[in-house]
Amino acid sequence: MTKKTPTSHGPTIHDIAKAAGVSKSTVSLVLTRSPLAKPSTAAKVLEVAKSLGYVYNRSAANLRQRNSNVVGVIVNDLVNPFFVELLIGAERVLQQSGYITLMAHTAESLATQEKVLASMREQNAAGVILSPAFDSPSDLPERIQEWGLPLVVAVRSLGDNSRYDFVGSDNVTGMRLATQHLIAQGHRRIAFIGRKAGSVVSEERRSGYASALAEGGITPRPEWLIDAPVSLSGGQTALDTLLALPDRPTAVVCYNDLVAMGVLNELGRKGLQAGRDLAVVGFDNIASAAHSNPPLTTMDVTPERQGEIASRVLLDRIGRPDDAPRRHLIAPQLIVRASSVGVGILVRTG
Amino acid sequence: MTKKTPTSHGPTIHDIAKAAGVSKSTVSLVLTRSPLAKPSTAAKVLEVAKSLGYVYNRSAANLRQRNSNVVGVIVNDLVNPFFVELLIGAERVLQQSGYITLMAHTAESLATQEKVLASMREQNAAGVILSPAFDSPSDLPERIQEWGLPLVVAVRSLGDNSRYDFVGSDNVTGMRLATQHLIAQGHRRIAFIGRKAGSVVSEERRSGYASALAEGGITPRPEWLIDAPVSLSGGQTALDTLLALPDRPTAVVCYNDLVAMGVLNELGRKGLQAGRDLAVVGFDNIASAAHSNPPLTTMDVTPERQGEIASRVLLDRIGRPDDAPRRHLIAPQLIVRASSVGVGILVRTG
DNA sequence: GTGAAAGCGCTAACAG
DNA sequence: CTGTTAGCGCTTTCAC
Repeated sequence: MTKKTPTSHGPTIHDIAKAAGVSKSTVSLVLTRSPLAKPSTAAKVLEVAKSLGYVYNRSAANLRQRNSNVVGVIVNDLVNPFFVELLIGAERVLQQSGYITLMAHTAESLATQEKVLASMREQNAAGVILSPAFDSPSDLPERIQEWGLPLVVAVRSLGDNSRYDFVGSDNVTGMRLATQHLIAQGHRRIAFIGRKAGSVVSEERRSGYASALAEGGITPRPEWLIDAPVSLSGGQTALDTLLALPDRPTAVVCYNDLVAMGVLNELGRKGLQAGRDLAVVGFDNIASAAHSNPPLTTMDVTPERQGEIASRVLLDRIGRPDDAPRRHLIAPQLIVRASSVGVGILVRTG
Repeated sequence: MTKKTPTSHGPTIHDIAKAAGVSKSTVSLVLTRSPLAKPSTAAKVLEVAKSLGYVYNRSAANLRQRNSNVVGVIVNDLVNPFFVELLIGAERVLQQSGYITLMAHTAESLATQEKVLASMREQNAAGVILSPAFDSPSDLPERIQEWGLPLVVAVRSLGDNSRYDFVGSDNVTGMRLATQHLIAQGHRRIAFIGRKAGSVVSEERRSGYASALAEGGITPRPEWLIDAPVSLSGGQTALDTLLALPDRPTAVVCYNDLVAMGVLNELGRKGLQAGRDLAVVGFDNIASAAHSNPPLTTMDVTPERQGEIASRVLLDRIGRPDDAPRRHLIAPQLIVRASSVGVGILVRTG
């Protein structure tokens, strides 16, 4: 294995200074691209640095400057492509801005969430984007802010949401539009599959569903609310419940695309067809929603863009810590695909 | 916004030492859980630290110790769940071992790959797990090793693969088994959908396919090799090509599950049924393969476990830099689901 | 523009 | 077991 002898520690600015015949400070100025350095010396220093195989030591710089160029991105569920897309968007912007991403996955565990937050604090992260785990305490954002750690909360809001930066979807409106779409197609018996309790997002989406029914003059029946884990298999089993209902619903809105795709798959397995036998609508517009069978009607909330926005908001917050908190709600757009309209009436395959 | 005055920098071990009536070094020993500290003093120091709201400064420690507790995980394609699962596995193990994950996504761009590698080097990462972007130079592993940066290459091997640690799948054997499964089902016209050129992994999988055909006494026809991007939509369009073939194949092995699921979806859209009209086999066994419609027969290569193994190998490498390089090839397991067997003959829904 | 000197917060010898 | 001392590699006044 070719490898430098581990005892030889690379050159430092001190070595460069000697070799280039200038002082340490000058080298530092050049390296940080300060305008205080004369172009000619800068060129020389850079050349010497390169020839010596110099590697900038960011830990030392960070220690001295009392800051760092890493930002934490903490997500609660990487199994859901929504969060992966958000992560991709966030990471891209951060990378372009010269930051590097400390990624952590809590898998909805509060304990790991605490651990990774503490870790990012010790690491002296420049800031954190947090998509909180289920049942996160409502004072979590304030606690993090008290640490002096710039914070953007994403996806799920927590407690008094006027006191921290937030980026998420307008879930109420989104689910109202989704439900209205089904009503407009003539459906009167519309079920909702999602988590019954717990998450704010669930509450919001269910309330959007409820208000659309009300506006459409439809009296909701309690059995239309089908409780299920928000996953592929959750959607699959929920469909059985739905199909067994007396006065079977003709349409269903799902908490998210994952659930909806579970429903789609299970329909297929039963020889039924989404669109014809049951209208199905999802939420999120994850990439694979356009490629399901049939393609899934859903509410587009541009997950990747949410990640980008979260990063931008965080960078602003880092730059101006005392600005008023901002709230960035994505307005969901209805994307009609075949899963919610009669076969052959396919409106858009996006 | 509640927030500490930004000018007040938290307490240091010096403050703790004063408050606890001991020396800085003692505090340091306690904080690093050294056995050299007397339990009674340790308890006291810890208590003082807590009451002062002390936060350990890892950058300072890292600088002094010339090491760090971050390890880089660089993946080339987060859109493919395979890599997400690998990332999840890697991150979990690293987190448990007290490391924190610097995540980077290259999206197959060599330029960003270079940038993030340089960044991790400046960051003084303890090590790196790299799933290389397409067309990475074959001397990349050596270059990284020359930096003195512990490295594990994952998924795609590069150049002389006996000179660095590698974790990946036995693609040749895997694809041979997949193809043999189809032959055993009585198929004689079996297509392969995948990338024609470029990646090592493609080559390996195609060669496994070819040798299974040979062993089965089947003369391969060139038109059975269908070139396609390895994505859902790649699979979708490839199916059209396949169906248009004279003497249409009765079965197809796909480069990976993503491609296979594209095929499945497109079949459904055409009113055809996987298993009955065309036997379909994937590769990877991503989580959603069990939930597709119909469930997908595939070769399980335990992506999450590959991530875990990669982390373990890296931790070993960090601990013993001069051990001989290790090569960890996962033996793919055939998982038979409905997509490859006549309807009703479903063997296992796993 | 450039140099000298003083730390950032921590750890690692080495004495005691 | 605990204290003293000397840096890790960099940035940043402040003189010149």
